[in-house]
Amino acid sequence: MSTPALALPRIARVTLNEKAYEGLKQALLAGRLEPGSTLTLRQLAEQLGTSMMPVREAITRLSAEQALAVLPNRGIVVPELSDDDAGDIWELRIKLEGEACARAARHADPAQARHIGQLAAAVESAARRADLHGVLAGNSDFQFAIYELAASPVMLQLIEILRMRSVPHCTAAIRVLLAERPPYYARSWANHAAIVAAIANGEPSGARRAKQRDLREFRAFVNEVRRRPR
Amino acid sequence: MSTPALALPRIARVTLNEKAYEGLKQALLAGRLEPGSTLTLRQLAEQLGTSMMPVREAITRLSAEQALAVLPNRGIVVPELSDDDAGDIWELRIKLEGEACARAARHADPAQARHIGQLAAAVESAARRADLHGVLAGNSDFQFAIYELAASPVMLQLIEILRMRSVPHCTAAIRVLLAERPPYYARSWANHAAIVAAIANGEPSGARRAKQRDLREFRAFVNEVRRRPR
DNA sequence: TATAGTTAGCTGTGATCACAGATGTCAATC
DNA sequence: GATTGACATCTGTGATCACAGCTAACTATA
Repeated sequence: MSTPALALPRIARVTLNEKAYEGLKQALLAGRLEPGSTLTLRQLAEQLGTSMMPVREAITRLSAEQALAVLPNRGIVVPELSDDDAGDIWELRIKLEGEACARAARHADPAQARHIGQLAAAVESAARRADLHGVLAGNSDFQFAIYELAASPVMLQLIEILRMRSVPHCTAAIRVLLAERPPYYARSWANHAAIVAAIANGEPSGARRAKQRDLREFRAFVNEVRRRPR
Repeated sequence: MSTPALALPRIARVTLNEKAYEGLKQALLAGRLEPGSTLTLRQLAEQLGTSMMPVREAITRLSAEQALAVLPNRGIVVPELSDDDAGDIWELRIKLEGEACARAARHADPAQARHIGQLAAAVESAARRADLHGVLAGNSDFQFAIYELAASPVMLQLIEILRMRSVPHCTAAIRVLLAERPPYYARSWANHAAIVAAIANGEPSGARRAKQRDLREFRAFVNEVRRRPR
């Protein structure tokens, strides 16, 4: 034992395919990709300044998670959800994200709760500016900040998988939300406030209820928009 | 409209990397790989009779799902679970697999219920022969037959992800189970029977309770074995 | 004999190339 | 003028190669 335990920071070995994966995942979670959008490996490789190799591994992963679909010899597409799959995913989101909010309420300290509140306020302010991109990104930040507090990496992973499929399914509805400000527009902020309050007060079941109410109402709104004739 | 809608069966395009992935996934779910086992890309490629290419994409996917871990320049290993991660995964398994059993009880018809019962009997008979491999494979068949009945592809996907990490963590305990036949040995078959009965009688909440009891008791047994000095 | 330094042999990662399959354009045909 | 067929082009897939990093065995040193 000659070395005095320098405790050097572990060198993170980040491969290019991980970077590519992370970039595409964030794009999906933030709603920057809409169902039907098409991509190609060569395109993405050029954008990232790499060869096709890392990109295709990222795409393989995402298509395994069904966040993207590979059309043989025809490119990559952000998939549309069937009604069955959409319903299935909503049910699981309600279950898991509700649970995550409950755990967050159990673990959050006052500083963390305050931070969550600020993120919620940021979403609302982006909405007032009708800034679609800002709302989507802010929402993602707000929600995942809560799920981080749940201190369950495995649950976080599952929620990410569900949301990568769910978020693109919802962006069209959010666009309508910002343009038309229908009844759900106000309810949404009320639900966010209830979640923030329950977390601040350490009320797990209240947080779960508020989150689940928010998701159910949002689902209803998304379905309503989707049923409209184009 | 000249073609009379032949409704030709869709040609399933199965790529080599999918086959490699599927093979490794089944090996993990059936408990044929134990924590600490090491693999290499070139080894696997030779076994499969392909180049490294399809194998590495399969490994990339599995390491993304944390079912395998890639040690840079040192091969691939079936990871050990930390206590935190193991606890995390158990909680989610209890939640999701319980829910899946409830849904199976809601949907199963008598023929399907009978089939589930046969699979449970097969596990028990393999156990009487102390056939580790048979128990592991049979158990996997039994459980996934139930989860198929839940008719929720998304839930099935999440359960697979959790089990790929959880099963290797448990094989050592199952080996002890077959060798020593401790108290849990009998309880286990009673729990299986309760699950089968609840599904046959269409009792969702009974099926959930029985499954969750089984998982909790199994977790306790696994932890007990792990705490033993080697 | 014990230890430090070197080297040879592995590993996964990334780049490049060859190829089969799908698509859409465009000309030849009825 | 509508329909069919061929062809050029673009796609993901798989193979092969080059490379840097880590190990472990080996050798030279004290």
